[in-house]
Amino acid sequence: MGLQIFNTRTRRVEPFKPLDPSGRRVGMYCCGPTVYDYGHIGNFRTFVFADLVRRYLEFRGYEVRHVMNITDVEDKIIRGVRETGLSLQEYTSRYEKAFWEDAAALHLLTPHCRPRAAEHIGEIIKLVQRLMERGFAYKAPDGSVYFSIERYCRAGHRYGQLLNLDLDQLRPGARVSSDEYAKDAAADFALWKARSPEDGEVYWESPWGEGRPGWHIECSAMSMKYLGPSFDLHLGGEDLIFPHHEDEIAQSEGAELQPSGRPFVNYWLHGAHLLVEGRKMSKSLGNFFTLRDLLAQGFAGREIRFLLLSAHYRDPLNFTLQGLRAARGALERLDDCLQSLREIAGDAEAEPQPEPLDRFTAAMDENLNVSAGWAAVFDWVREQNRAIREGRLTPNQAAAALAAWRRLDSVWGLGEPEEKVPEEILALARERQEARKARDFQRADAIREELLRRGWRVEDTPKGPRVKRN
RNA sequence: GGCGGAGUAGCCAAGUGGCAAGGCAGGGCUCUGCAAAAGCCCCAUUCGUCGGUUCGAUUCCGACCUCCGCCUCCA
Repeated sequence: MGLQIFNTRTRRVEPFKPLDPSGRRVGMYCCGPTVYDYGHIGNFRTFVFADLVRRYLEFRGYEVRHVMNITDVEDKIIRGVRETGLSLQEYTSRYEKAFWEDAAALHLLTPHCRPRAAEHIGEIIKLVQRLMERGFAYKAPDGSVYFSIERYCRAGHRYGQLLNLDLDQLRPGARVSSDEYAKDAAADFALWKARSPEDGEVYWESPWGEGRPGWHIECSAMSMKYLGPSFDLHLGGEDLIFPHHEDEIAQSEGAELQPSGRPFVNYWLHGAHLLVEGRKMSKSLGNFFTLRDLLAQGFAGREIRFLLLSAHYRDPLNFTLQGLRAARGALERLDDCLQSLREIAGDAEAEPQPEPLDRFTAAMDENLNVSAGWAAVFDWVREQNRAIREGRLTPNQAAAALAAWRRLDSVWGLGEPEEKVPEEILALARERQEARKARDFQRADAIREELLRRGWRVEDTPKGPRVKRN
């Protein structure tokens, strides 16, 4: 039994099978950030989810090619450019850099390919041209190019693959900009937007005049460029199902580059949103957290990652600071166990224990059931602790346990605690240990108090004292 | 209004037609110079509410309540 995964396209949990005839290589595209601001914790839930998918596929022996786009042309970006007076590149590179810093703090594996929309205008124009040739796109009086859903459907394509759609029911949005009136039908969407005065210097030449790409087209152009016209996995937040991903399918399948019978994307995976303190995260409610806010409050990236991996990806996750503190506690338990195992194992090397891996794999194969996966981990931790306490763990056994953990952590991506203990703290700890040996407990306790004042806690173990951040 | 997701202990969160995993927090004990950590034990007669099907439902069906998402550029 291999990995089973929920596919939004079929609305079912189904076995994962790569398109690659050898069954090894997997193409995976994840909608990346729009770089107009610092990423918030909700954004990162989705990226941690995508990272988990990639890591688990690799754990399962697949060779994954992971592509994540950077959206660096878009309404909010253009507004930012206008307001700051920076160039497009200056403006977006600042936030893109911040994004990759945040991604590293959360231990996200770097995608193999990170294309920027603004650097793929040529590919985008070519794709729009092809859609024009196929008769699925039209130039409107305002100079923009739109995708005609009606013509696409008349040609035998299906619009509405990811959700039940009643196009007549589509309620017009509150904002109706002038170009909306230029479309043939309300549901048609822009492939190319004619340059407007607000765009300032953000525009490119095209066969239809100056302008910029529509929102969805970059993902079609770049995913097909780097993964081919038909690939395995496409992921994103659930809010992207419509219209973004639906339109992406229309553009990509409208280009008709896929081998016959093959869809643009085989498996669509969508992550549920995050709630904060039980409510939708919003700036006006004051429950809006960027990742940087949390790091600045002293939470470690791995603690945040742990919390984001504590709920199933298709369920809403309620993010709270209390939850983050609970994550810290759970991680500490795990870290302590691993530290003890390391002390016992010494230099010993061994093959991984099979047991925790089997249980973990069985859990994760079932649509990435992380909760059952964690249960496997913590039951295993209890077993190891018991063996350690009873002194019945040989260095080889400890090494085998650690090897198993390394396999598990190739998926969890927690790594080791990042904090280095400063030399003066270690010196105090040594001093206290000397006092203890001399049975000068008053002095030992005084030093412990001093360490606590400095924010460090000391624990005496059979292998000597351990110092931990309080 | 349409479509979709969710409601399980103080908090987070699995799961199953037959008497409810795991984590955090809390309580007791053991160990420890004292602590901490760890170990052992305890901590939901109950799974949003009300009906129905069934020998038996948290799990299936129906209604209702609440929350969340999408319905044109929000992960």
